[in-house]
Amino acid sequence: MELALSLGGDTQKSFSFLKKSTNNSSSHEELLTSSNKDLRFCMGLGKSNTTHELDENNGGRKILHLDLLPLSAVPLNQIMPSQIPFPWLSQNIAAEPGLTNGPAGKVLDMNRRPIVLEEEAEEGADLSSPNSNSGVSSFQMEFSSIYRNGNSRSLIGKRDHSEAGDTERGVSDEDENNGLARKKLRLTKEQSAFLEESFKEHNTLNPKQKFALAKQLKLRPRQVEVWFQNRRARTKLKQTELDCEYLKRCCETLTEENRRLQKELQELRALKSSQPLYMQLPATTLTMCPSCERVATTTAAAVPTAAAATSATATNTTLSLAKPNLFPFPPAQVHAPQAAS
DNA sequence: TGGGAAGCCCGTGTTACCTCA
DNA sequence: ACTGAGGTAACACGGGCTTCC
Repeated sequence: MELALSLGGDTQKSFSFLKKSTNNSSSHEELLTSSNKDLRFCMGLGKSNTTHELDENNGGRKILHLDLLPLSAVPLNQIMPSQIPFPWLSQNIAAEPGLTNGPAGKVLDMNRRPIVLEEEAEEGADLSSPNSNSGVSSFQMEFSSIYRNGNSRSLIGKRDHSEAGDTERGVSDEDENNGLARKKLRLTKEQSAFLEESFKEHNTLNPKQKFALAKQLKLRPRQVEVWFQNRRARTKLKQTELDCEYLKRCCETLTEENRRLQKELQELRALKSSQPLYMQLPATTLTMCPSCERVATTTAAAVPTAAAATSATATNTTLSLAKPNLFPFPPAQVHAPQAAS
């Protein structure tokens, strides 16, 4: 099992050996850094003398320890390059944990999960009531429920699916929340900004990153997960739109080029039929760059007959239209083709 | 060692809620 | 006050991958 340190102080040095996670499914033993360069929040798994014990004896699994380096302990201007203040980071904990003020002035409790609390109540766990301002974050609640079970991996998953409201896998929040319809919770600007920052650094999350972000933003891990899923979908949609626009422009360019070449071909044929054989020009390769509209002319070997000249021209037309490298590159990268040697 | 089961995550499509003009 | 459009959080479902037995 991978061991690591969770250190305060010089986190840059302490975690410099860490690498961004690339494998989500096997990342339980990886360490989280929200950024490779500026470690804003660090969570480690390893043998330390703090924290939560996930598992001791299930299937030979080793003990997992989580070390959380609270963001509130780090100066805000070191947390966000943009130095956006995040009130909940340091204030909410002391003031009103779990409560975030939405842009519309609503006070939204993004963090309360009746399912967890009900579970805790059922099992007599010593946790806060849903309405108290005890400072018990959902993160803690999540793990508190996880730690009770031996298999951390499966439990995390079950928790997620339960939160997803998947009727095949679990019971939704709403089902457990007095049957109320799902309430759409608007993320605050600060939360969205922070998620955006995280998304810029890595557009997928491993479980630790998800939990860490959730704790930072005082959201449920499921909310973070959903946000990233939706964000990826939005990115892809936007990229698709851009690609569509580009292909549209390519199509228009090619259509125009085709039109011009057809016209050119007609003119050459007319020229050929109207001129005596000895005046006919040698076959000429004309190629036009669709971006700069420049025509490159290359004179091929002299063609003795009109038929050969027509053939050569037609062939060239075909070649020009077929430009295989036109689509893969943006128009700015399309260069005038090399003249045939 | 191969195969099935279970769990997890992701992509995609959809729904429902919210905001705003 | 009402309404339709747009944005988006949340959900549903299926598939791929990994791990375990």
